[in-house]
Amino acid sequence: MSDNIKVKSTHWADITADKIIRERGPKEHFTCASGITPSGTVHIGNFREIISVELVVRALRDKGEKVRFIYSWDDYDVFRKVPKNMPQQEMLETYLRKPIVLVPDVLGDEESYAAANEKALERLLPQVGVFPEYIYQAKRYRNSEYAEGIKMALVHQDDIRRQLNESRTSDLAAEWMPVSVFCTSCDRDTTKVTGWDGDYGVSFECECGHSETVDLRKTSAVKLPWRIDWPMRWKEEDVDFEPAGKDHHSEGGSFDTARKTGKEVYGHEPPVTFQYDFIRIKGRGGKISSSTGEVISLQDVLDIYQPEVIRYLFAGTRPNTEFAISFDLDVLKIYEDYDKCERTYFNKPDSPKALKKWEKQARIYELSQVGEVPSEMPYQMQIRHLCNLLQAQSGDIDAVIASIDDIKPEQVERFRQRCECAWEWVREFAPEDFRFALRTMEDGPVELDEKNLEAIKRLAVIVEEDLGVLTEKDFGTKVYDMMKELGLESADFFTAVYQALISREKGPRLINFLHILGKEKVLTLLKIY
RNA sequence: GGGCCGUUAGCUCAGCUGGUAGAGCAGCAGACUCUUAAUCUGCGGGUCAAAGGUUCGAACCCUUUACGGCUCACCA
Repeated sequence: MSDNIKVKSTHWADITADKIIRERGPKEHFTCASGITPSGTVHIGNFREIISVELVVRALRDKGEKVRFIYSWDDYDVFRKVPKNMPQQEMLETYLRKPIVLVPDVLGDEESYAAANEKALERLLPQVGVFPEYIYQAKRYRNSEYAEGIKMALVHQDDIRRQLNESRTSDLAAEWMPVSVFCTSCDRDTTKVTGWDGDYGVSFECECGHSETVDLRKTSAVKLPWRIDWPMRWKEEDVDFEPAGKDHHSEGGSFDTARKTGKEVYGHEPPVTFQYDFIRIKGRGGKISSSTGEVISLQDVLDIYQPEVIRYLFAGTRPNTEFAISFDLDVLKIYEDYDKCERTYFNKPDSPKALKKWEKQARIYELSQVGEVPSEMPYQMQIRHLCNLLQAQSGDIDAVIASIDDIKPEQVERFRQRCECAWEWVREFAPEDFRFALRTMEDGPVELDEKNLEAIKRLAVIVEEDLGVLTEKDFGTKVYDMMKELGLESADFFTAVYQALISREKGPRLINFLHILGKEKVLTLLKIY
């Protein structure tokens, strides 16, 4: 955080942090929570919650507060549907109604299906600067760590039934109990609770024929349904802040009933919260839902966006606003926006009016950084130019970096990351017009009419003598003069050159393009004429 | 049916704790012997959905209305 303490930040993360301190403080430390059910590949929509909490955590810490950032893996939830993007569908189906922690991993050799989805995300989060403390709910439940919380729900079952009924169309049955049971024989939740002894004993019978009375302090079978589980854990961890998607935030939605249950049953004031909106995907097939079809994961986004730029997208957009993560040409614009924000940060204005704008941008920039804010501005190169450079070098990133003479050693790592993203984007998502590949010697010469053939030959001479010697502008003039001398139309001539170099009718702006390629590469291809 | 969000330039949006309406793109004009969604310079462009209220002052706060979207009332 910069030293402008006198100015109050208007960034949403700072405003939320202020609210948390105001409503929950002062405290020795604040607890900020996030979490999901790893019932399939964790997608970029789920990531919005994690990163939103992280940004608030950072804002709190910047204000000097101590923060515990917990991430709950709800891996004791039921395996309800087989996601379409998973292999071995039939085998997975045999595990329906069991807790996902018992479903085998079909993608690798992790301990379970749940663990596979969990690890896939946990491995990536450090790259984007997110370091929560993970809590595995299956472990908690199976160790009977929530015995008291579950008992509390049973003791207050009439209150809970009333709370839930307030927002239900049809009332819960009189014999309904606020617990669900995984059968100790078949592991499925196809059970019915048949009794409670007023203490720790819960009886159930299962569709498989098994029936039993278990002790909450010893069993791994009993868990709380979501709407009760949530407030129980607020109490357990003393949660001060937890956002949720809009599906939870309607009246009668789970936050609404959890708020009542938390207050009346568990004696915990509901945490500060906000609603975050969904994110869309643009320029790429696939839905965002984890239960249907193709899924866009954090890894997919990291493939084309640098970590800072991903954080920038989320930090720069208010959480309750829907926005799209683009894979199409917008990618270029996003990078340009980020670079502009970066230049702004390192170029603080003097006038008070400009300063106000600067502060907003600067705060977004700070929050976008994975670690510390760089002390010096990172090396910038227009993303379009970089895409051309990469293609000219056929994706050889080392060659691209070597060709830049004004980059400092400490700037290389970040720039290399950008190269990797840009190259991935060019190959996978750039429009056809944008892409090119140099011809090789093996391709041989292309057919040209007499005039163009002559022009190519003379271009080779000019390149030999002057490329890299004259300025780009003077070099260009010389090329154009030659073209005019031969009485060639520019469109015609350009086409011939592009044909000779990249087998296409069009390409990057020619003069600049020749400079990017360099004398050696150009001559190799022109000298065969 | 309830709740939440939105409605600002031709388009996409920013403007957020009330203080003279902004950006990008598109458009128009000019420049670059030039070609990617070319680039650079300049210009025009808005009753801030509507009506009322609070205020010295409202795009912003309050009330009502219209239109659009999402969501809950199964499960998580």
